[in-house]
Order: sequence, then structure tokens, then C-alpha cells
Amino acid sequence: LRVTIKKIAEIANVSRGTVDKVLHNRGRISPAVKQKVLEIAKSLNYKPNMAAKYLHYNKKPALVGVILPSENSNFFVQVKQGINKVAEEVRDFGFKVECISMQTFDDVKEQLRLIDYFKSKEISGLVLVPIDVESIREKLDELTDANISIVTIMSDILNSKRLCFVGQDYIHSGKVAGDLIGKLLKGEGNIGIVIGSFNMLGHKQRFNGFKDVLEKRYEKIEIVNVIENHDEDMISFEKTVAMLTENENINGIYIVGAGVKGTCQAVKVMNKQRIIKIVSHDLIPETVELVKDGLIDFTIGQDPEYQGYKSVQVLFDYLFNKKPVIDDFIKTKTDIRTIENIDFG
Amino acid sequence: LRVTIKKIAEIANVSRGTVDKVLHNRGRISPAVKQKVLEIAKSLNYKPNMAAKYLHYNKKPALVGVILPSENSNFFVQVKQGINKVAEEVRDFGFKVECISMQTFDDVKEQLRLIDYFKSKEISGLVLVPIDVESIREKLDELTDANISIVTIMSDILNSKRLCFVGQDYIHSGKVAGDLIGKLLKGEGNIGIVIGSFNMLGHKQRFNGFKDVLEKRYEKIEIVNVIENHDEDMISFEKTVAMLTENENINGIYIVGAGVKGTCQAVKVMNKQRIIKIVSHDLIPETVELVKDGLIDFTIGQDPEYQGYKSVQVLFDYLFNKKPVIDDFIKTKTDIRTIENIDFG
DNA sequence: CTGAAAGCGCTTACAG
DNA sequence: CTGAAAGCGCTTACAG
Repeated sequence: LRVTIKKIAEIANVSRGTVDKVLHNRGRISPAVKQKVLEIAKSLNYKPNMAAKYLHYNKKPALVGVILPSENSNFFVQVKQGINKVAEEVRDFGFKVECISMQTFDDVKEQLRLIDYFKSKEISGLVLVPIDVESIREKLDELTDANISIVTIMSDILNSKRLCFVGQDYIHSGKVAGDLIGKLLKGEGNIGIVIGSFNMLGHKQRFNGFKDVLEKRYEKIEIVNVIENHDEDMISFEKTVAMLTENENINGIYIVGAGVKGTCQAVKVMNKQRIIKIVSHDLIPETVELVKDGLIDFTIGQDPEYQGYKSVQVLFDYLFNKKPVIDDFIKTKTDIRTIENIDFG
Repeated sequence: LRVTIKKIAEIANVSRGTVDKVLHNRGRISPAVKQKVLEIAKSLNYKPNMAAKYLHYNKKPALVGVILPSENSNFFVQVKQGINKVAEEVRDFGFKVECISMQTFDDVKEQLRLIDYFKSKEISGLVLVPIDVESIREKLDELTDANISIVTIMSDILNSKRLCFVGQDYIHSGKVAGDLIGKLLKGEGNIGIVIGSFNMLGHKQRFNGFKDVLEKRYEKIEIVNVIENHDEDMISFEKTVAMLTENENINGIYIVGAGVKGTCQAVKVMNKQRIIKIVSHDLIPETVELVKDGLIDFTIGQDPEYQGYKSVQVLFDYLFNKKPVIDDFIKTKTDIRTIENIDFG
């Protein structure tokens, strides 16, 4: 059977406590004992038993805080589901997760207040969707310096001391979108782009990835127009109508962010649904419906539930299992969906 | 903090052992005590602590056997990786997994022998890729009757008493393939099908799903030829050459099973790579290369690693956590890959 | 029918 | 610098 600390202690002729100290580098240990124990552990290929470890952690559970943007977005409801799932799984392992959703999406003061709230509760780790401003960055680094590990999710905050980021590789997902539209148009056509805002890093990155692929592999496809919709359906609708009126030759639309429904409505109103191929992102209910209706050909998911799940799991492995974070950018899979697999899994 | 068995025992004025018996319906308990304990547990919303439970199981670990086909197939190497991963995760939780790969793919006697081997080791659960013949079915039902839980993986064995099946929904994955080729051809064209064998249930199901979608949604796409390659590259090559010679109008090929490389070679030799769109299944290295080369437009993965992982996890939850198996067909996601996300995740 | 005790394997005060 | 003991929360013989 498995080798335990008890067995090592017997062989080394010391107590279990001493073995533990050697193995974890805590307390003063005489070099002779240290070496002996280390050798035995190594030769027996000792691996600590996790169940025992976790049971012990129940004595003094570690607290982890999670700050999510407003739940008005269906996207974050799914992130939260992932959080709840992993929270339940690690609850018995001495890991308590407290998740708070903000009232807003981008109120810096609110986010600062919540970070401070968690700091005062002496958390060991923090997961959040950070607002990318200096005051947040400073606050987060303050926590890091106080030995609180931070995982960002969904969108990153650059040049901070956070442990890692869990999210989509936006450039890459833009490339996937570009290739899909290239395939749909059989390599020839004119594209209209509907983007939330070029001020949003993720949108810009997707756009660049998209453009990149077209230039590299589909030289007969041209981007003929780009509109910004600020992620609003109404703006999206109006500007798309205008765009399609202006550019009658458009036969492909890439919707980079939200406002998917508005654009699709416009395509319908203009009676272009047979001609125009559409690629979008994410799997919010409206988008799913539009895929089912055949208006959207492909939509690219980023598995929000996984992002929530993974962020806490990384923290757990890091804090409890001393598992080093090898890659500080954990990318979610690029989940391509069509009418045939939109409802699946 | 969390409510424990100890606390319930205190409140009910009985011993921890008694509480345990009530909660798990074991041993004789006086109705009065039983009712009292049950009420307290319910009102306090008692949930057993998993870490403690798992630690206890280390006293007498449960054994689970896994029988996989020959590792000559890269596919099963990935399944095995999933098995190994979950095995490591549950090892400390009192769950030992022993995985044996067969020398062959379809030697019934060998599989029977391995099943008997595991039976003699008194396993609690068995995961396997069953050969779909009567003698195996009978043997498996024999194990089920001996209280051994069975999970089939990759391909199912019908009308048996197995607990559940983890694998791809082949009809569905065929549908996805059909829709993808429909999109690639913009709804018009002539398809050649390359199938392993109509005697293989999975292949037949994929073919039916594929055909179904074309008929329903792409009436201008026709299947003009079907060849069987017995999953062999050489046969695949020769028959594809013949097919393309005979049907010059083919502009789409659906490769249902293996032999992907042979077919693609033929397309290349006939200098049709620009004209013919190709959709295939799985992510074995040869297929990945062909996607990268731009010969294959889409390939549909079935996440073999997940299948391995999930099969053992289901058994673990069922045996240790008494988690009922709600759905006896656990479907893997349909993982659509293109040149842009073939190497991702 | 019920209880007292031991044990799963780890960690952490505490004592010396 | 080292050891003895307690405790995390569960389950299982064993005794009565």
C-alpha cells in the first residue's frame, strides 16, 4: 500500500511531527535528521495523502473571495455557476468561497470597496473581473503584497502582480472567426464588421486576429465597412441597416461583441438572410436562438462556466497543493457552434 | 461552521455510530431514535464531509478495473491519459484504478479473460470498451449480478445491465458533419462518402445523421458515391482515386471513420485539393497534420481523454457518493476543429 | 438496539 | 531541535 508519514517516521526513528517538518521545511531541524528523512521519503516515493490533508484543513478553512460584475449579463450567470460548482467541490476540503456580484459593470469605487471588504476578512485568495484602471491595479498589488493570491478572469489587468489570468485568447478567437467566414464565403466576398468598441482590448484583439487571417489566407475577401455599436442592440440595428444600404455587396458579417440581435434583425429587415453569412461570439440565449433560426452560421463560445470553475481551482491547487502556476494565461477552448451542436453539452 | 455527525449526536443524545447508522440505513435502530436523528439532520441541513469520508475509505480501498483495446491506436492513448489523470485524483480518496490494455482490438477470448481476471480480484467497478458479442454481454451481466458496476466507453453494448455508457452520440456527430459540409459548399454540390464499414454501428449512425441533415436542409447537395475502406489507408487511397475518376463532379468528401490519410493522398494525387472540401472525425496526429496543411476543412473531435476521465469519475460518484446515474448515456461534446484551433487546448 | 473506541493520514500547538 | 498528543469528521468492527 501507500507509504505514509507514519512509516517514514518509523524507519527514520523519529516522530511523525519531525517528518512533517522536514518535508515542509518548517521549524529548525538538525541536518542529520533532515537528510535521513529526505532520503527515505525519496526512496519510498512518498506522496502525501490528499484526503488527510484536506480533512485537516477543515480545522481552519481558507477563505477565497470572488467579485463578479453585475448578474444582468447572462454571461456572468454562467461564470457564477462554475464558481458555485467548484465551491461545493472544495468546501469539504477546507476551502470556503464567498462570491459577490457587483451592482454594476464598471464602477471603480464599488470594486475597490469590495476588494477592501474581502481584505478585511483576511482572505487567502481573490478571483475577480478587474476594471483595468490604475487605482484597481494598485489596490490589487497591495493585496498581493499582503500575501493574497489573485486570479483575474474574463479580462486581465496588465502589469499587475496577479497570479494568473483565466480567459479567452481574443486574438486567437478572432482568427478562428476569420477562418470560418473565409470558409463560408468560399474565399470570396465583402465583409462588414460590427464591433462594440475599439477601446475595448478584447474587441480590438479579435478584430486584429480576424483581419490577420483574411489577409494571410483569404486575399479575395475584403473588409468593406466597420461599425461600432457599443454593445447595444438598438445602435447595432440602426448602424447595420445603414451599412447594408451603403454597401450592397456585403455577404458576410462578423459580430465582434454584443448587440448580436440588433444586427441580425437588420439583416432580416433588409431581407438579406439568404445572402449574408454571419459569425458571432458567445452563447447567450439570444445568440443561441439566432443560430437555431439559421441566421447565424457560427458562434464561438468561450465556456464561461469553465472560466469560473478553473479560476477557483487554480487558487486551490496553488494555496493548498503548492502547485506552481506554470502558465499565467490559462486559455479556454475555442468552442465552435453551429445549428447542429448549439444545444449540445 | 458546518454541522457534523458529532454535533447531531450531541443534540440527539446518542453516539456518533448511531447517527451514522440512521443516516445510512444500516443496522437495526429503534424507530424513536431514528426519527429524532433524521429530524435533527434535516433541520440542520447536514451534509457529510467528503474529505473525512474519503480518508476513511483509505482503510479498505475500492478497486476498479479498466480494459482498453490495443494502444496501437493513438485514440486509446488519449483515453488512457484521461484514465491516468482521474486515477491519480481519486487515489488518495480510497479508489484504486488498474488499467490494462489488450493486445488486440477485437479478440473476444482475450477480453473475456481480462474480465475474469478483474472479477477474481474482487473489483467494485469495471470500465471497458466492450466487444459487442453475446458472450461478452453474458459475462458482463454476470459481473453486474455479482454487484460490480460497469461503465462502457467509446462503444456501447446494448441490452446489457451496464450502469451507463460514456461516448459520442454518433448520429449527432454525423449531423454536425453534414451541416458543416453544407456550409462549405454553400448549399450546392456532390458528395463522396468514405466509410469504414456499414457493419460498424458508429459508422452507420454517423452516415445516417449526415444524410439526414443534407436531406432536411441542403436539398441541392447530393451523395453521389459511397466507398468502404475498412479503416485502412491503402484501401482508402485506391478507392478514393477510383471514386474521383468515376465522379468528376465531386466537390465534397465526408470521411466517416479512419483511413483519413489515404483519402487525402488520393485527393492530392488527383490534384483536387482546391476543389474538394473535406470533413472528417477525430484528432489523431495524421488528421491534425492534414488540417494544418489545409486539406481537411473541419474535423470533429470526441475528446477521448474526457471519455476516459469521465468513466472512472462516474463510477467513483456512484460507488462512493451514492450519486445515482441519471442519464445512462453520457455524451461527449462535439468538438469542431479548423486550421485555426486545431492545436489549441 | 446502542455505545465506546480505534483508525484513515495529515498538521499544529505545546512541552521539553 | 524533537516528541507526544490532539484533532479534522467519518466508518467499522466489537462489546454489551
